[in-house]
Amino acid sequence: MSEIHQDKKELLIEVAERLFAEHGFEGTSVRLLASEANMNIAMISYYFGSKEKMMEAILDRRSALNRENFIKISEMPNASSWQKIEAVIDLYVDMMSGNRNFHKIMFREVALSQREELTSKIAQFVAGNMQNIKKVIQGGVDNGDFKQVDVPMLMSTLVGTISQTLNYSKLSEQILGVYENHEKVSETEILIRLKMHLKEVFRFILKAPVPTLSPN
Amino acid sequence: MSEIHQDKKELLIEVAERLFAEHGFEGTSVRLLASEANMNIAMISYYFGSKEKMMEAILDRRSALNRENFIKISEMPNASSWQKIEAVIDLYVDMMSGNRNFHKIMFREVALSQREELTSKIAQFVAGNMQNIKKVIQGGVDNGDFKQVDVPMLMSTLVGTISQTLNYSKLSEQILGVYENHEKVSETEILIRLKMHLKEVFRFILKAPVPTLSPN
DNA sequence: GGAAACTAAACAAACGTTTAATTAACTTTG
DNA sequence: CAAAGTTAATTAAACGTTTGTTTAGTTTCC
Repeated sequence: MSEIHQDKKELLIEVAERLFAEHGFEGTSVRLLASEANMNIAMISYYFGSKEKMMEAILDRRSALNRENFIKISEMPNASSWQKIEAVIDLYVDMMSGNRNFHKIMFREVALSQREELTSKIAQFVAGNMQNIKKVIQGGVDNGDFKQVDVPMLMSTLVGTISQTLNYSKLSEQILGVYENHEKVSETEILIRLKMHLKEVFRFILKAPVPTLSPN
Repeated sequence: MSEIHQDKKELLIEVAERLFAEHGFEGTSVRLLASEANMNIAMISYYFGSKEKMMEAILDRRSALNRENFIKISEMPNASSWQKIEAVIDLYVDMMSGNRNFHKIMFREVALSQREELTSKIAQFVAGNMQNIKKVIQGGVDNGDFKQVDVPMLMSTLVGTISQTLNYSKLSEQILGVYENHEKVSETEILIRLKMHLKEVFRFILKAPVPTLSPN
């Protein structure tokens, strides 16, 4: 494969990621895709074999990038358990908001679970990330910094809260507008609030003593 | 409109809700839809005008049912603030797991934001629910039971955690299997853990004092 | 007998993929 | 070192399906 080949293939993947996120997999025609990338429709089959194989290429690309990011955190030997958790939260928020298109696609793909090959790849991807986060939490539990917790549920809260906030950010002006008496809420402000909120949740769950429940 | 008319219309909506959740809006053809409901394809246009208007009918139906459920909670005058919060958490988990198909559809529709009419309706729906929950939380804040909190973020955690848990439940055997050393985790057990986890998060956020952060 | 419910068939448009032909790029050879 | 040969890249056009919707007609019901 030549350089040009790789460049065009890469361009197709990038355009496809954007379009699949915007219109969904079934909602994106190969004709629109090719036209947005200034290419012939036949190139998609030529490079990837099919539209579906192309989707898998998108996932493979992001999985590789994701792996690199996690290695950085695992290489923080001098950081405290809590500092690592904060790094994980920041990383997740930044990754999911930075690659919003990809995460939109992935979430929809999981919810559909139609394309077997793809769903299985995503499951592996998610499981890998959970293992990485578990290591960080378990490290804190082992040296007594953290309480014993339901890690998968905490993971759901991490990913779910971010994904919810991002996916509803387009509606947020409408929703938060109605909700918070029409204050305008900027994108960056939302991300800051999101990180603060998540760190608070994690701090309570991992470190705080159980609050007493007076009957009020 | 006769009784029969209503029955068939209702049946179409039910079948559509299932199929749209399984295969997505674009992924569900009117032919499959009609065949699953044992009807002629023309009936969809006849009853609803178009495939898209049919989607709106699904939302309208669920919105009405949802409203009824919330009224029940607002009619708990003798319950404490915390009991109301627990009722809200139980209601949300039960509603979203019970009407999983509908919530799948809604989530995907928001993420796409393609069909203007529909997206706007969903925004109103979500904003309405947020207002209801805010009332419950605000009530607790006003009488000193709860701390002042970032309600929209807490909402994101509530809905996001549930949605994440439910959407990944199909993958959960694979993911949790890898994760928790191949223990089998049943659906009902997951829902119980989910409710417990959410109540813990809410209890900490709404009631607990801020934990001190020793540098470990 | 007139209105509503329902049907089979046809509609044009759009879909993903393949084909067969052409252009570009690189290798081998005289 | 250029010409011939070979492979890869790219194209326009056509492939057969499938799509959502409409039409024009038939059945059912009051």
